[in-house]
This record gives sequence, C-alpha cells and structure tokens, in this order.
Amino acid sequence: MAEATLQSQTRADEAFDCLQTAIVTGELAPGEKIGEVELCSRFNLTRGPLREALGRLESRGLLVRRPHAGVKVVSVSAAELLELYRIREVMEGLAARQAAERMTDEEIAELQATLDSHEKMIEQAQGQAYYQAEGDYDFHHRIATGSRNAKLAQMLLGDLYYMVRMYRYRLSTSAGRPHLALREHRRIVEAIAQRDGELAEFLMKRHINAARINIEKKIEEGVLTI
Amino acid sequence: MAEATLQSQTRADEAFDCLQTAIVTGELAPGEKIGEVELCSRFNLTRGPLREALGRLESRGLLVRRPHAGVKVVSVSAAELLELYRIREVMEGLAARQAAERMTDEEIAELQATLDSHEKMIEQAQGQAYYQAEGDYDFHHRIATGSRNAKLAQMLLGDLYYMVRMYRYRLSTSAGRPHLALREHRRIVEAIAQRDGELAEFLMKRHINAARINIEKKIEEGVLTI
DNA sequence: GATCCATTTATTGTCAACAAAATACCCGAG
DNA sequence: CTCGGGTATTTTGTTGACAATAAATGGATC
Repeated sequence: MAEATLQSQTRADEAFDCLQTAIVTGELAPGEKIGEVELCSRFNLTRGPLREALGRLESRGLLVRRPHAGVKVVSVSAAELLELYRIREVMEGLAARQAAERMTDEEIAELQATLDSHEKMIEQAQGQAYYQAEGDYDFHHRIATGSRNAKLAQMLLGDLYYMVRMYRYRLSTSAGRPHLALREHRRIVEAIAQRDGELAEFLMKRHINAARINIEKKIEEGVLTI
Repeated sequence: MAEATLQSQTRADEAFDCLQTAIVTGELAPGEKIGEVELCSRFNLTRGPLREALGRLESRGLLVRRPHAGVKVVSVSAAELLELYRIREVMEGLAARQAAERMTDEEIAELQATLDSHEKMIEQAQGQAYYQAEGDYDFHHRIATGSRNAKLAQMLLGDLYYMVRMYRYRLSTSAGRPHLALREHRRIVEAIAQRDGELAEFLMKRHINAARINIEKKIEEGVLTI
C-alpha cells in the first residue's frame, strides 16, 4: 500500500502523493472506477482532503471525473503514449538547450557522476531493467531542473513524467537498450559540458525519438498491448 | 465581478471558472494575498468547493499556497514570461506540424475563414488591439486542438495560454504588430493547407520567437514593467 | 419475454461547526 | 528606543452530518 513518502505538510498533500504513486505504480489500475469512501478507508483519509487531491489529479490528467458519477483512473492508449513522447521530444530538447546554457559546473559534474553510477549498475547487470528505468528518470529529471525554466520543469516533472512512468512500471522497462541509452546520455552531457546548447537539443531530441520508435516497434510486435 | 460563464456542472467547477477568469483578467492582481472567506463572500461560495478549486488552480500554477499561511496569486516576472514563450515556441511548433498532418479540410477552411475575419477587424482598425489579441488567441487555439494530440492541447490550452493571457490583459496587447502577425498566420495556414508539417513547424516557431523578441524589446524600452 | 418506468439505494456534492497552526500584537527587558 | 518572547486573534485545515443526483433494481405493461 502506498504511503506518503515524507511527512506531507497537509492531509490533502498526503492524499495527493498517495494517489499519485498508487496510480503510477499501477496499484490503481487504469480504467478502474474508484469510490471516494473506498479510497478514504484505504488511505486513512477523510473525504475533504481527498476531494481536494482528486481535483488536483484530475487537473493533471491522471484521472477523470464525471459529476455525481464517480472517479476513474485515466487509461492511456498506445497511440496516446506515443503522442506523449512527441511532446517530450520538443520539451526536453528545449530543456537540454537551456541546461547547456545555464547549468552550473557543479551540476554538470554531478550529472556526469550520475551517469558513472548508472554505468556501474548496468555492468553489474543485476536488476538492470529497474535501475535503468530509474536511472533514466534521474537523468532527465536533472536536466529538466537544470534548464532553470520553472514552468518547463513543472510541466515535465509534474505532468508528463508521471504519465510516462505509469507505463514504465507496467512494462518493467520501456527502454530495453541500456548500453545504447547510456551512450546517448553521455553524448548529451558532453554537449552540455561544452555549453553547446544547439547540439544538446539535437541529441536529446534524437534520444527521445529513438525511445519512441523503440516503443512503437514493441507495440507492432504485440509485446506491448495497451 | 466574474461569474461562471455557463451553468457549471458543480460548485467547484463554478469556483474554478470564476477564479481563473478573475486571475486572468487581473481582477485578482498578481501577488495579491487572498483569504478564503473573502473569496467565498465575493463569489457566493462555501469553503468546500472553493478549496477544491484552489487546489486545481495551484496545480496549474496560477496561484501559490503555503500551508496555514494562505493563498496568493502568482506573480510572473518578465524573465519568466519570456521563458513561457520559449516553451510555447517548441510546443506550438509541434502543434503546427501535427495540425498539418491531421487537420481535416473543413477545419483548415474554418481556420482560413477565421483569418479573413481577423483581417477585416484589423482594417476597420477599431479596437484593433483587443481584437488582435483575441484573434491571435483564437488562431493558436484552433491549431492546438487541430493537432489531435490531446495532452499537447491540454497543456497549451489549460496551462500556458492562461498564464500568457494574464499578461495580454494587462498589456492591452503584447503584439502591437497586427499586420505582420496576420501575414505570419497566413503563411502558417498555407503550410498546413499544403500538408507541409515541417514548414508549418518552422514558421510557427519563428512566429512565436518574433513575438518573444517583440516583448523583450518592450521590456528593454521600459514600456513593460513587471 | 422484453422494454419502459418508478422506486430504491448508494454515491457524490455541499455545508457548517471544530481543531490546529501561523501571523500579529502587546508587553517587558535590555 | 529597540529587540525578544509570549499571548491573542485570525485564518487555514479537517471533520462529520446533510442534501442532491445518478445508477441499480424491481415491477408492470406491451
């Protein structure tokens, strides 16, 4: 059962965190219709804060709400997942460009260190899928915040990533190409370190486009039925 | 005083609409600290639905909330406004490309008709600033929905445009270059009509970039003090 | 036997009172 | 006169009960 990760400041925040993680991890399955009272007993909440959290989640597109009819978890089709990647492509391209212009040298060093640890994890090849997925998330997370573009980071971290991660958990790993992805990550960081924003944008766009094509291929193969 | 535009389905929706328009039109000034009870009396609501609406608005970045300390309307700096345009550039570029691939012939015809009416309004030159601003919004709105990318449209229409419009109202018009903007719009539609997605993306990006530079110039001139 | 309508039931939407927390104010000491 | 601490007040956060609406069920008619 999903709990509030850290001591949330308010009950509504707690509810929001719980529900979000529950949705992302698949504990609450897509398309599942959920009653308010059921959720209350499940997460030890009362309906006031819960409703506030539901509103926030609806506004973020993680669930849909019909008046007087109830709440159900959003179910994203394969086509919509691919559309998400198209958005990621342009937005993270921008993030990479701005990160190249604005990240501090310390942040870049940390980013490189992150990749080093990812490399070790892949070499050890144990639970590589999970770590790869998490590592990938970590990498993109850092670049989003490194862009110093508050709204861009908010949209990426607050909207898109949660929807993508929702599928990551279900697919175990969407990438399945750890070495290749790592190499692409390395190149992007290199461009950022050289403060070459244009190249960083290009490489990031190509990186995400490759991931999208990979998913597309899996869908065609029937590995991925959504 | 802002009212619910149409009969909203629920009190919370009503509250959301009221507050959103109030913020966008400047009725609630940026940085203004607002109390819950005050809002309730002002919009004839009770605190339950209001709090739900506040949560949604916070999640969209239109206001910030500190636990136990209250709610205040977000105040976006000039720098942040420009960052918003950077995001628009890439996202609307994508929207234009996908619109060129996916819009129906009817939609394209409507889009052209829209521009015709805009042209007339500009020629009449009465209240041109207002109409230009609204017309511009209308144009971009149609392309966003025409992209057939649900999440992209949601992010543009639900997040970015409201923040941009917040400033539109305060600046009367951010463009101030109606003829030029119209010509750029024409070119974009032309590319869409020819189903040339790549060109449509390029032209849209350039169009928004020009708007951004125009604002930047105004800020430097001191016309625009945020 | 199937369909339409009314009633019932369960669920959501709303409200007003209660509890907790942060700000503001006042008083005293340095 | 200024600064620190403590109390008072205001405002937010939470709760549980009440009202309204939609789905489900059962009965009657075609």
